[in-house]
Amino acid sequence: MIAGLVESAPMSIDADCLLDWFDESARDLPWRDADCSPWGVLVSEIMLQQTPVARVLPVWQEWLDRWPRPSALAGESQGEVLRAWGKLGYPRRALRLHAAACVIASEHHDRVPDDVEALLALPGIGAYTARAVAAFAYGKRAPVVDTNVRRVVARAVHGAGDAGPASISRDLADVEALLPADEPRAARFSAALMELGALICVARSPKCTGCPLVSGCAWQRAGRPEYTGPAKPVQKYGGTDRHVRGLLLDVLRNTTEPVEKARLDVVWSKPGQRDRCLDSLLVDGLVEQTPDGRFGLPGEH
DNA sequence: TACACGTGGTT
DNA sequence: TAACCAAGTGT
Repeated sequence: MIAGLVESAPMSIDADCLLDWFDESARDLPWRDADCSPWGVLVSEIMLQQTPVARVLPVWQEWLDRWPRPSALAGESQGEVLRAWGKLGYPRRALRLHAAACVIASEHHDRVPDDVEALLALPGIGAYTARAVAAFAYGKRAPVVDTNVRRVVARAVHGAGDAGPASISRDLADVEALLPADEPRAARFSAALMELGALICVARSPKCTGCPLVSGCAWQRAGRPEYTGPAKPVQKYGGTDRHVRGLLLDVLRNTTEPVEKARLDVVWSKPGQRDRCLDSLLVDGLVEQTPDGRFGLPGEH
């Protein structure tokens, strides 16, 4: 009997416990409704990238009312899409979603693809989102690995305090091994794993007393050790280019007509940084310059 | 692999 | 209050 081996052996996840918990504790989110379209699921997944549910909710509703199908969004101007994106953050997501809608409308008969390969080929859709759409919109069996899932698996299966740096291939294989064989059950299992990470197995102060997996949790078994991996990089914001780009874009979202550069210059006092940011926004296609030299959101003039 | 990319609520 | 955190993607 070698204690070290016993402790380090990865544990599994009790799917029955997890799914029972999900049945009674899952949040009632509109993109989980049985009658929500795959397009609705896709829009939610893009909006939810690095963005809290509470902030997504009203914008998602507005988008689905306004653009119920990919072709509807595809027919809209980029500027109007960026305006409707509002302050969700990372506005390049809005541009990519618009581009994805154009591809879906023109090459997929206005229907969101149901296989991971085709989804991955769409702009703004990566390893996580492709599998999330396949699983949640079409009930497919695919490893859906987001930050919540990585944290839950790190703790419950590997007994670590938290997940280390992401590694797509390793993480996918890791979660694939935990998935139930049955397809619809696997899809529901994926949603449940994410929900557990979002509600119970949270980053700070996990609520272990209410966790359906405590009795089989490797992290509990190991005595809840602290996270020992490499420190996560701290996200600065104040004074960064990201901050300045946000300020510039905010001016343009709130005007209908293109503005003189002077209107943009007032948002930031450092000319060098200000110009560099405006330039990068032009390169990213988030801002467009009119023939007469003014600046506005793209695709409207 | 590491870093840039918005925004705002929570601790 | 500063730091942390939130359903990632593209380069």
